[in-house]
Amino acid sequence: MKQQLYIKKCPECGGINLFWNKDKGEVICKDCGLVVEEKMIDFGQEWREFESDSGPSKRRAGAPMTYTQFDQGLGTQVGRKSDLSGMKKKSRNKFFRLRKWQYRISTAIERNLKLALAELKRVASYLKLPRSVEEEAARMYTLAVQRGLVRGRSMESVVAGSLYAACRRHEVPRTLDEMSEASGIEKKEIGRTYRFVTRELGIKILPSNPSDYVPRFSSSLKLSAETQSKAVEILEMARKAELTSGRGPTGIAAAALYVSALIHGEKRTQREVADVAGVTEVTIRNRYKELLVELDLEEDVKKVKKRKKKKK
DNA sequence: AAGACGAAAGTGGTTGA
DNA sequence: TCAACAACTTTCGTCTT
Repeated sequence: MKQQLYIKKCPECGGINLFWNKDKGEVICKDCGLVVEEKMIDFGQEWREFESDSGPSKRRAGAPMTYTQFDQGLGTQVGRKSDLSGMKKKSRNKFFRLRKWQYRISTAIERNLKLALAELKRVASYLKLPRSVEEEAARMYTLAVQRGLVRGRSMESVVAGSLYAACRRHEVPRTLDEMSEASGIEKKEIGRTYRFVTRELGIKILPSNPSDYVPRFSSSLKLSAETQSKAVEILEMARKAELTSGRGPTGIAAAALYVSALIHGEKRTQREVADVAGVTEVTIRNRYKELLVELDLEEDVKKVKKRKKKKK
């Protein structure tokens, strides 16, 4: 893929130091930490140039293949009547049977896919997910339909489950709560179908990394870039101290962000942090306490407190 | 008065017999 | 299938700023 150029300025601080994180599909302002754009935009050409010596004509080699179209943009049909001329009666019958067969299959599966992919797009854009994730989710859903995994489950829940899985795979995790809000499916149900679909399709998903949540939380709390990267550092240390395993990743991410904000004098209340992370204050407190004890951050926090007193 | 802290009881999900 | 279990939540009283 081509290197992207961003000519935009950061709407927050006017800086031009924008950084495109390709994997996460986020554009982050390095000056103020604002997530400028969460949707991945590809300005590159989606066609290839085959005859470069024959001038600048940019010919498209067919539509780009995509899973977000119900037939992947490559529809075929068993031929039309006009193809029949000159056929014998027998093969003619076969021909009609084929058509009928294809028609039945396609109406069942394709109608479902059309509907489902529309829903998928809706939810994906609501959550501002990068295009690549949408693609991945669509691919999963298509596979799920083909293997009849949707039977007995609502189409919407499988869509939500696929999206959730795709997010995790691309390291842009959304919480089950967010997914639930966007899709209108119960959290429980999404979790269930998510597990079911990934198991049946043999998709492996690593436990999500807390630091993947940091940029998003940080952005909605309007924290500086330093605070954000400090939070990631803290998380890294926490991981080494084996404080992260078995815990909810959002809770840890929230706590790290809380401490980091405290140290950088950008204090947010536990309530505020808890809200954007979708956990309670209590959880933040517990994680926060652990972080302080295990990582010798107490000194840092105390320093900040002292500084405050001096100012007074 | 608001925020931080901690204890205690309750909830939903996982695990292992 | 059930009970034990860990993580997290809810609730509430107390302390701190």
